[in-house]
Amino acid sequence: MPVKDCQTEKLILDTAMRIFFTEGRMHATTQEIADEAGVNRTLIHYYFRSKKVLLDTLLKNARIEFSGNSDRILLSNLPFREKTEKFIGDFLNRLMKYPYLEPFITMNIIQERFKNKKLPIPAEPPAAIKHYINEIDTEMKAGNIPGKDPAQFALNLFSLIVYPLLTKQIQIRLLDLDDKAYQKILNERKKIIMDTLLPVNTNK
Amino acid sequence: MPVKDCQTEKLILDTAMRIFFTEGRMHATTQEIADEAGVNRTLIHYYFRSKKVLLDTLLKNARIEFSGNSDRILLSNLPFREKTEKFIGDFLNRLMKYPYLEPFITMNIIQERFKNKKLPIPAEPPAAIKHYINEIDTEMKAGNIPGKDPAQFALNLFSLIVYPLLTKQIQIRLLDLDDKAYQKILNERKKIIMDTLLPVNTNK
DNA sequence: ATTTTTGTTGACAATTTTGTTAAACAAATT
DNA sequence: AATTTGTTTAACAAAATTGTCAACAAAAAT
Repeated sequence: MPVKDCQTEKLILDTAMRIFFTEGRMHATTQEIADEAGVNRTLIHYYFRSKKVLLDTLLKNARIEFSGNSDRILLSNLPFREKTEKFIGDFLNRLMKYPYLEPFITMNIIQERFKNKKLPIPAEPPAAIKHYINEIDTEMKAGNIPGKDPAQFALNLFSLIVYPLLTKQIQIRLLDLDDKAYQKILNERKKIIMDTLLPVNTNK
Repeated sequence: MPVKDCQTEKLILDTAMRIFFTEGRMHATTQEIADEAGVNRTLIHYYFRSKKVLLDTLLKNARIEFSGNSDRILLSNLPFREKTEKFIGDFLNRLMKYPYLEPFITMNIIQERFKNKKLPIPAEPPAAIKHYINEIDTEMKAGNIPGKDPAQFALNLFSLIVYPLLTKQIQIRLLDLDDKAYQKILNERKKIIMDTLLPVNTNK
């Protein structure tokens, strides 16, 4: 008999994370999760009461694992440029592992809203982001960054980081690349993003 | 015979488009589609044989409706800057209507690949994109655009256009905005994107 | 060693979603 | 009016997915 390791719960969680966040299989069933975790499907109900609870747990875990590091970076004392560069790198790393986390969150919000006719998010205000946006504002007013709306800068930043990983399937076809070539492009993203949003002095 | 009505068929299609591409309800059932179209669910099977056929039809329609206009823009003789600006505007317009088209496509590819273990895309090579990328290359070599890899520029462009619409739900919470404020931001995107990717001469 | 607790399993029930059939219906042609 | 053709509907069947239960095994506690 397989030695019971108390690892089962974690095994299920990890497998589900991989399926939903890494592979993006939104429609995966509990059976698929159980099979790929190598456990009986009933165990999913034993450890989590229902599929919904499992998904909620996934989300909670992901948020913690996610925001931990980047929050620390955003709240640090680094100068703006270095901070941004670190943030990009950290974000990209996470995205390499969980490219479909954000679509999953979006889907969930949409679905809950449709069923319950109410917002599912207690909407904890993300302090780290707020702090970083204030810094953007300062930089803008100091003339170090072009533009006037910090939110637009943040949107630009998120867009440039996330989108290429999110739409890998489409881009490979659109840009006529193969897997390897696309990976190479992704590896160059950090530099590209920095050059695009925070170019080194053009007005020498 | 009564002239083939097309009304019901189109009604179903339009409703499904709205549900999947506009509202992003990936898990919508045929019952939901039928209800919101105000028709009997059986009619979905009458006009389309199965749910899968319906979804395939949706995709085909969307691709035609989508690529038609933007292809014309990308293949036109406009100078690069104007062409890009038009493309952004056109793209943004479509996205306002169908923000979740691309995630839907991605989902489909992922799902098909998982089930069939083979690529579902015949992969028509998108000539218009290829043409535009050549132009980017020319501009880069002429020194009109910074950077060396046209694919990266294209990725930047797509990212800045699509992402903010794709993740509206998340951004509203992240940037601490309401629906109206976010709409305002979206309306300013075209100018922001142009300023970011093709800034007017800073070195006057 | 026996009881208790915890984890695991298979069989089954309930629910949800999709697909099918036959019959009813409407409009236009015969 | 009757026939044909295309459309619509309700009732039903099938499949897929989720959830429950009782029995059983392993580990821990007594």
